[in-house]
Amino acid sequence: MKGIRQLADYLEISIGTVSRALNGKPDVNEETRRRVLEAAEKLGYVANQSGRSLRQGTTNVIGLMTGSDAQTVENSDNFFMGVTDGLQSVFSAHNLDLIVLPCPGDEDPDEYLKRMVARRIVDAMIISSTRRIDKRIDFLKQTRLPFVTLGRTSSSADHAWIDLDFEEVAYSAVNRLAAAGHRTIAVAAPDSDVNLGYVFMEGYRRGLEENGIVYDPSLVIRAKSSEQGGYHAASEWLQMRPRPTALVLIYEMMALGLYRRLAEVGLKPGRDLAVIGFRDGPRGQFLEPRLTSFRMSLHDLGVTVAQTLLSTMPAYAPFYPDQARDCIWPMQLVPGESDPAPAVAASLPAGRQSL
Amino acid sequence: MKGIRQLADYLEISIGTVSRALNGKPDVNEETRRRVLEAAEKLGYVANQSGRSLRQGTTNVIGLMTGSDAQTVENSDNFFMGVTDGLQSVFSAHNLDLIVLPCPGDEDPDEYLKRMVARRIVDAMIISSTRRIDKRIDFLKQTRLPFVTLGRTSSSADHAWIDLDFEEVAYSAVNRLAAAGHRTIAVAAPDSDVNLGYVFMEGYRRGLEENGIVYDPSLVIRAKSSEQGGYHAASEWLQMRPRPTALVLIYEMMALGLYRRLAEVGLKPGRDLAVIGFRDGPRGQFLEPRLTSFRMSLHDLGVTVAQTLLSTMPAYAPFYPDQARDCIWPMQLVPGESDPAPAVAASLPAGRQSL
DNA sequence: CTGAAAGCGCTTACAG
DNA sequence: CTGAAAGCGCTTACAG
Repeated sequence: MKGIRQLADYLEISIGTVSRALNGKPDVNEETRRRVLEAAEKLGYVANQSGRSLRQGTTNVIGLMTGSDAQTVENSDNFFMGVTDGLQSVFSAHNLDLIVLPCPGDEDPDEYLKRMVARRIVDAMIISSTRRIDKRIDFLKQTRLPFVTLGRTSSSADHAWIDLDFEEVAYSAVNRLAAAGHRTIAVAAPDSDVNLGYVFMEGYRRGLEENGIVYDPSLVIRAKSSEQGGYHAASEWLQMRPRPTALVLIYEMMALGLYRRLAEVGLKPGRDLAVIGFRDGPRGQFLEPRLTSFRMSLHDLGVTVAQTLLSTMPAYAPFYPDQARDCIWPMQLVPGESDPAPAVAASLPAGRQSL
Repeated sequence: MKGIRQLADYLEISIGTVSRALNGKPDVNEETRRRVLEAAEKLGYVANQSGRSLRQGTTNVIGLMTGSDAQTVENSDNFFMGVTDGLQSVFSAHNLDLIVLPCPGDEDPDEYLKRMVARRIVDAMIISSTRRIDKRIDFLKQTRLPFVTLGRTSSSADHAWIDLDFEEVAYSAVNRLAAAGHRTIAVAAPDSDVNLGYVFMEGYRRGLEENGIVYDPSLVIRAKSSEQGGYHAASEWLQMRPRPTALVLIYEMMALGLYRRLAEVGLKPGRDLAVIGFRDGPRGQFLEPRLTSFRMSLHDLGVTVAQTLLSTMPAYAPFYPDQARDCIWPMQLVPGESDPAPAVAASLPAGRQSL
């Protein structure tokens, strides 16, 4: 089966009618439509997307651009794969296909995005790993390609976005630790300029403030959002005097490295240090002690991202009349075993830092 | 900037010349070419892919289809993200773009593939998570779309493929454990019909055989390739009488659940049970005890997959004249702390199974 | 309800 | 070396 021409010849009708029948246009005889659909199915005909796109000016494809930095590649921890399913459940209802556009590690994300947009292979874009000031935003606005960002920016007032509630997570983590009696609460935050780092720190500071704890910059550990970063953060913590009794992590996988580092010096998370991670997931759940973290549905997040995006596209907006243009995605605390009261930690001797 | 027409008008030359200049065709005045490239850069012109594709019959896009099953989504553990970079480093040299096609969880992979292929959005496909008998292979051969599989099938004789050396990994894991004195060696294998499960089991049995150990089907634990599956496998192991002193895992993330389950009953991997995982990665490295596993470069794997694929495409084959059509990807043992001799494990009392 | 025809944005023989 | 023209596979006003 080559194209619509062959199908039309086979049916002995014109290609126009075939096209109308296939695309569910009105004013097609029901019997004709049935024959066309049947023949298309039988001969395995599916419209060539290039032909459609060229004529219609739309590709019916939505792009999800994922980060290129080693950080994202190594540690996105299937975050995107989980979101993907939610996205597709919405898109497929409109016959839109989702493709993932992975920016190569050695290519500038701004350039990559430009190239993808210019080639017109997608009708709209979802971009993630937003930085505080993200050039991609201005570029997308200028090209008038519909888009939504997974993550805020400093200029979020004028575009559609969804972001996890980093602020609230940090805030309630600190709050919970303070309520349990912790007074020296460290935080492991990103060493890059991703926007979420700033938001997270705001929540951390608000938490401290509300509990009458003075913010101490020396308790902010800058680390990679990875297992290695967690290992590093633990090493930093071991050097601190006095050692904070609690530590809030921006990324749950850091816990793995942290747990290991503590074990190496005979210390145990949940006993010698209270730890709260970020996203609840299989990794944290099976740690011993189980990591206290925050739950969310990746699928539902994907659904909302998709709906938000579609609501900005004229052709689909009518389906989502009440969709908000932005959304802070809530997360629910899931108590684990890693953040008890500071009793034990505080009573530890300080003399083991040489380990 | 709309299209080639505008660019040509701006330069006051014909669109044919613009196209030839842009595409590096010979027989273009160098001065003209320079002017065209300069103007394109200045005005941000990039050819509309639909126009090109329709005319040329190629899209310059390679698709990587990733699995849809919950297993793959939750646990691919960034395997694909790592491979992606290697793929792109090869493709970009030919101006090919890689897109990831994530099959939705609720769609049949065979149907999804058919749809993507029929729409002609890619020139070639990389498919993964191959099953023993995989309908996608026959389909792709029939459509004559170039493809390579990441994973073997039972019909691998007649298509290009690359696969990790599951056989050798299982074999050398068993060999190493036997050399350390283990005689009852259990294995955690997939409960699905992915092809790698069969290959892995072959290596396991060969390892036993060469060490004069009789294969005992009751030591084969069927489990999901996930943290949860590892937790489950550990529970199964706890029930066994006598308990095997060693366990080989098909997937390294299972170790997390396994470690947790053992900890819950006061047992410790590397002391009460020797464990060897699969792929060496940040997850396993930071476990305590560090997981003995096998190292490989995801990037290099991606490079080889890309080269193998291109060597099957007439337009690119000349660049890769000596490329093999298939390849078993080697992995190197990285000793960890999780698989000591059986001394301690064997001497344990058998009476704790009620835990 | 259907057919004939235009045209989306390109690339590429073909003439000159 | 360049231009004019055909045509890739579709969809969609327009006629009838």
